[in-house]
Amino acid sequence: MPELPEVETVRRTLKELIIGKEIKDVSVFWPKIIKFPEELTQFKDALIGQSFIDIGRRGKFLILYTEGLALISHLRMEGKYALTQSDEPVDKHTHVIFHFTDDTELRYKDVRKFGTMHLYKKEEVFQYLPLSQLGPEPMTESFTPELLAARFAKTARHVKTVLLDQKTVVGLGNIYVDETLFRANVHPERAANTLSAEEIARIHTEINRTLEDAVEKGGSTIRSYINSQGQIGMFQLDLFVYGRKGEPCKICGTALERIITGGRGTVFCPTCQTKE
DNA sequence: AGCGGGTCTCGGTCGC
DNA sequence: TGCGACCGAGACCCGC
Repeated sequence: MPELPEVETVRRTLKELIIGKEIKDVSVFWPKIIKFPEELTQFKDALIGQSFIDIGRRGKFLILYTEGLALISHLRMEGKYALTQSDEPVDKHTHVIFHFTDDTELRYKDVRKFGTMHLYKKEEVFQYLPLSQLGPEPMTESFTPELLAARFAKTARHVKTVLLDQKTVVGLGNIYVDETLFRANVHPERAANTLSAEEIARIHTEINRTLEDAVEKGGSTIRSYINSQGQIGMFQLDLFVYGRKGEPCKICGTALERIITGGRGTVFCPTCQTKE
């Protein structure tokens, strides 16, 4: 389940593999993955002859740049990229292939078929969905405690739900939001507009720290995540709560509890994260 | 055999 | 009553 740390790791590992490669042809076996342009031939024709020159990231979105174009790719839960020789057999979960002129190819695999791609002109990439409505990027100066406080003040929704909303801050998914709230000692079902300035400051700090730690460890491999060079992440070993229902809290020993918050499975420590 | 995962779309509701 | 803002539910998939 790639969240910011996993996507950042894919960005770094994929960049090593494809920068400078020229696209000879594009195959699409599951057209629904391509959300824009609507015509598949436009998607292919625009890319053929282009070379990848850089890979960026905005929240959980990868942005593969050519000279004039920006290909936005969201991996959702199971999306993966791999560079292979063109004569290797194609498995049934490969849905898009970028064929390069050197007889290698970039394959997009996705068991769930949930991933998405949008192709825009480079200068327009942030003007349209899915990148136009996103909140600040964590671990940068644009993400301040004041911004977080202003967002929290406007709603009584559960703090976990607000943090999962990519308009609040980008990059958190179900794993890192639970980890952040545990580290900040805040119960996931606290109403956002009841949080103290101190609690908000802790949440702000722990969002950055948790994501930084996870990027440094190459992300978390929970089910199937691997980076673009086939390596697993290591941060799953450092998780405090995610996937640990019933196990003892690493801080106080209390059995961790699992609840459903905003329709999402949520694990927390009833001792370290009190509701009031 | 029904759940889980992230984001967009849709339609309903709230507040001015 | 009208309108925008907000919010929750549903849709998309398929391996376990």
